[in-house]
Amino acid sequence: MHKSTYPSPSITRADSVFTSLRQRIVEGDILTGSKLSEPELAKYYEISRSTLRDALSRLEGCGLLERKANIGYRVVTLSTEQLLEIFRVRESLEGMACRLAAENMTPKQIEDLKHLLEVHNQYESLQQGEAYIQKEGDLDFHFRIVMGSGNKLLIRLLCEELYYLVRMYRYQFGMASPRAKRAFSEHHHIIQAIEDQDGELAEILMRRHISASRKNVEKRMNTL
Amino acid sequence: MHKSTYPSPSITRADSVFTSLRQRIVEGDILTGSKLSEPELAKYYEISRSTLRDALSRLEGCGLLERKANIGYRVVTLSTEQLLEIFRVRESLEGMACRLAAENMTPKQIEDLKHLLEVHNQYESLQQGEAYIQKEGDLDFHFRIVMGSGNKLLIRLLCEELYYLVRMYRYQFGMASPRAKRAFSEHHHIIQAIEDQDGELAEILMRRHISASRKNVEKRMNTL
DNA sequence: CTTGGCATAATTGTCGACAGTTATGCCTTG
DNA sequence: CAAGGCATAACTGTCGACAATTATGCCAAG
Repeated sequence: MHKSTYPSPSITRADSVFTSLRQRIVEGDILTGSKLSEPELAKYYEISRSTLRDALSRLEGCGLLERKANIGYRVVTLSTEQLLEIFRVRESLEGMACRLAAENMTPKQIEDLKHLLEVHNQYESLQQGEAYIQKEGDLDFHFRIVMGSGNKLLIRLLCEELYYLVRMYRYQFGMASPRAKRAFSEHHHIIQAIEDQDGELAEILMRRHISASRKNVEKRMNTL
Repeated sequence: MHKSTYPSPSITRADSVFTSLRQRIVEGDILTGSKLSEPELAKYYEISRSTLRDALSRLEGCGLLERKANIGYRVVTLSTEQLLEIFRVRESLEGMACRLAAENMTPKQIEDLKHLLEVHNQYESLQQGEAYIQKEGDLDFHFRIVMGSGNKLLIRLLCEELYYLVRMYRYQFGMASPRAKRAFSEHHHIIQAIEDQDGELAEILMRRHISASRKNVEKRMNTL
């Protein structure tokens, strides 16, 4: 191991396992609601239970695991009710993030965001399929706006916690969106408001954008 | 505080230490920004480092501690910028919570809330001093509205994470509020909107209520 | 006197083992 | 055959020790 002159990544075993487990949970490789066996996982990763527990406790902090004393860790169970709860929280938090982004984003950040949307637009017009790109792209769009808010607390809550839950739902619930084209249009309007530094409008548009997704889910839920 | 006599508390050593440390950090007994020595703390509580680290990792999940690999845990540093960030997040989250509370709170919950406000009002009119009661009372008011929203994610984010940070700031920054009387009036208006099941108005009033506090802090900050 | 490096000390990361609690499954009993 | 209890097994909580990394302080060189 050589020393990096810069800050030093200082990666630890628990870090790697944390990242690996997070991905496996998000992508459904580890089943929703299933109980995690510490001895089994520790053996799988060839680490001790102490190190594993370090990783698990961090995953609990992200809201991906639940823990009961003397029982153990479980992957959170995905329910439609909880999905709707997430939409409510996203509506309020991302609305605020969008308002702050309109006030704080640099011209370069805005330009990058517009470019991102064009790339997505090309994918969209070229082939309607591959909703995967659209879905990840959508979250990428939201991700950048949150980063543009400059509010570290917002960034932590959304980018380091909620978005992993959102991705988990998208992976496991499918969520083929019939709103793709409309969502694109909404994204463009949002960027315009940000470019105009109209924080109030930017917040309203973002809230409508997320609220529309929620209502879409509610509708499909009622027809089943 | 009621105890659920049901399943079995199943309290663990790490739980107790977690709760104790949380209180000590919030109340400033453990200084802001200070580094926590694991051997020292483990000795203080007469537990092993493993158990202590379990508690510490949970405190990190609450946003009260920060951790760097191979360096250790620190108590988060309180800055005016971070306080303003918290206000922004509270404004959006509690606004949404208030909207949902207006739609979901039961008549009994609303009656209890009104009674709580009357009790606070009596304290206020009897003796202007003891802002402590006012401050804790204020948070109690907000706490109940969040609980009344019925959104478990909102409850977790606000009641189990952000509110401890808020209490930490209030303990250590003092924050004698010249807004006491006005805040009371605003609380009454909010309850009225909730009672009328006017979610839209309830959200607007709560956002204004928190926004006013933020601006008050910004003003005092600029005059220093 | 200041600065840089090196040896030492202290702290965090990781490990394996034991203790206490919970789950499993057989056996008894009605 | 069903239900309950008891012994066993498995798992989580806790502990102390070792390894790897970081901080400390002395010493030498300029």
